[in-house]
Amino acid sequence: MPRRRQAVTIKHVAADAGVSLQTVSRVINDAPNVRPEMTKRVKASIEKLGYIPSIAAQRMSGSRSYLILALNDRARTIADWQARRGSDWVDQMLLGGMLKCAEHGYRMIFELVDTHNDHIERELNAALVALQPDGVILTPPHSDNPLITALLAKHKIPFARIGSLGKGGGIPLIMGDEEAARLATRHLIDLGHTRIGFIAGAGEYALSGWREAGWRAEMAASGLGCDGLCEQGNFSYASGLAAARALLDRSPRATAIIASNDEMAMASLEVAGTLGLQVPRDVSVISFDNTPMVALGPTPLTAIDQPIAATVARAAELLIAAAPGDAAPEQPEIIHGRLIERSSTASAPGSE
Amino acid sequence: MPRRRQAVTIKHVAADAGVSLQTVSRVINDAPNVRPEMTKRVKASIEKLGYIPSIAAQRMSGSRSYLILALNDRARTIADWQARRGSDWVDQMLLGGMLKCAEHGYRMIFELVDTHNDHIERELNAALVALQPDGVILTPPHSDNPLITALLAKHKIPFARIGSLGKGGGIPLIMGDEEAARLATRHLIDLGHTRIGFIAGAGEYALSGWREAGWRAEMAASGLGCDGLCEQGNFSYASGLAAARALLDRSPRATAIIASNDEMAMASLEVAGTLGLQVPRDVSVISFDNTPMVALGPTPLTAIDQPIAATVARAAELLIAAAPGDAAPEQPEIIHGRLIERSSTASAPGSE
DNA sequence: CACAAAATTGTGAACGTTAAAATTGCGCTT
DNA sequence: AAGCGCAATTTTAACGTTCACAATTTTGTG
Repeated sequence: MPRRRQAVTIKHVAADAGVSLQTVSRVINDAPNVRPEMTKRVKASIEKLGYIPSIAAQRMSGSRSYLILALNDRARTIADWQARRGSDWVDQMLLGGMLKCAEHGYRMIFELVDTHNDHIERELNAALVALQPDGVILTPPHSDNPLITALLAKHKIPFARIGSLGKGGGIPLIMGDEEAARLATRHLIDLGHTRIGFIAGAGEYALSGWREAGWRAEMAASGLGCDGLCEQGNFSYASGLAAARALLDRSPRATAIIASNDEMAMASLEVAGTLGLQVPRDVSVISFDNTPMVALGPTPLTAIDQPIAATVARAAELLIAAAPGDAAPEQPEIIHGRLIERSSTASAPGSE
Repeated sequence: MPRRRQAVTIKHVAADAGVSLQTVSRVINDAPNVRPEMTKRVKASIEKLGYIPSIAAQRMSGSRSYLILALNDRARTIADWQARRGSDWVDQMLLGGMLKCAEHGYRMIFELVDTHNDHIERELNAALVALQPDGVILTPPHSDNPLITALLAKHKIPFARIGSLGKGGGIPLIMGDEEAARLATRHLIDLGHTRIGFIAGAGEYALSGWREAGWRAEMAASGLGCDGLCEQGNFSYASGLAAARALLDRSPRATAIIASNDEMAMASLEVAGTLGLQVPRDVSVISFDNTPMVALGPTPLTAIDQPIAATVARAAELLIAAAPGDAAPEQPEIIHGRLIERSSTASAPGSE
């Protein structure tokens, strides 16, 4: 196999501009102590020749690889896909991260890593050594995996942990679940609702607790009780059916439901239909996550956006700015979700 | 910024095994002329030290970068995402491509490229020079973009063109749309349907034509007529409503509908509902693409799968095997989609 | 104006790997 | 037993960039 050469290298630029390689390198890297005139001349040559540095060579020689590695759980991605769950988690990660990386001349590499087998350490280690990324973005459930964080710490590679609180090193970022739940609750209270039901998510996910806590806090802040208004679900459609039925069959029944994810919200819609209740005239529904499914169908759902793209973008930004030795922040940075109003919420029946 | 060193290099392995660097390199690359005993010894050292080659160094020195670049249209990805269209195109590409690449020790890098501005050539060129991928996977609408194919040819990088016929260089792969349409039509005919309506897709997409041709061919093969059974749509929900209404308002009305994509199929479901027709008792519906939305809701749709994952996987496989100078195949390889039966199809009313 | 300090530019080595060329060792023929 | 051919292995030279440091030029100061 013949050796493959690069068409235009730093050498050509240096020759064209009549300077040394190092000076060109300085210009490329915005290093200090280069006269403006020289900078201009070199940049002109770069432009003229269409020079683009080889990231392989940059990595070989220097300290940076200009790569950010984003990890996602393979098992979950495959499960979502096969179950046709309609999550746009991956799309959002890609868009948010890539555009931000591109802004800074970096590239984001997306990798699916298995959580559920012993190969995890081996696999990730292979990726780290082979690619030598300048930063790694972790998403749940990897964010809290001590094997992974320890490995990254060992390699001294800065990393961001999305959806996870402080401890564990790296830069923590969370998507303000509690606050978002308060936002949803507040919205319903402002519409005159007082019996606002809540369908909780599976207990093994930290965000289930955060969302429920937000609902309770806002209810309490308005002097409203939560008794008999909280049903346990597990994020599945079936669990949503049971929970919604419990909330709507009761007397007096809830006039609004906040579901901890979109599937359970869709299930609530179906239950309302079978009970002869109209949404939003008789019952309002708000869901969490705002995956694509919620906007389809005859009653598009009002939902709390999960700002994945924004969070990944912010993570990339922080990693690009971070130096390998930097100390991790104590407090997680909160990325705020928005309430997106569609057709499933209206004033409480009887109010106004 | 300090120079970052690799923990275990080929040097350490060579020392440990008591051979030269080059011999280790040969073992890594499965090169010929290495004694089995030597291979075994070197492999043991690699295992023992946990050595993993740096792809940056491999690219620097050798001819391969072990990277496959997959391009997707940024505009479309963003549009799909913002419109919450629920396409899992990206997930499928990632899964199909990455797993296959991983099998061969390659890595897939996913890149979003803009079609709609002048930067396209510049952007892609930057990616090609910076990353030096061993192969590129193009998806529509890039597959037929002469700017892109010319650039790839100039760089002598093998590429695969998905969803596109022969001309244009590179390896063409298509997802048997015509054949899939015949499959769907045949399925309905086997269920006793004779008045099978078809909702065509937007004319500017080649696959719209292929799908319609498949329906017409299979109808003709069974001696069934198509008159008054084909309505023009444009892939939007609204166009689906109009087309379905035309097919179902007519007398005698169609007893089955094949829609050229999922959105128009969902619209057909809604039209059936408003006309008081039950699916599948009174009308059967089959859709194309099998995006996540079709499995949700009270009537999960029977659909033709678009085998994106399989196609991308196959493309990756072919590119990894291809040498930079290889001639492009004349005929596109066809990846077959499957018919996935759900609840929207049943025997024709009155039959059996 | 001489001299130190600072700013700017250049030089050589190194990064980790593979291609290409050179060397060694072995079996086989004559 | 000398010589040939081939397989196996080693040696040398890149690949394109940045780092560390040396050399040079400019600026500032008494």
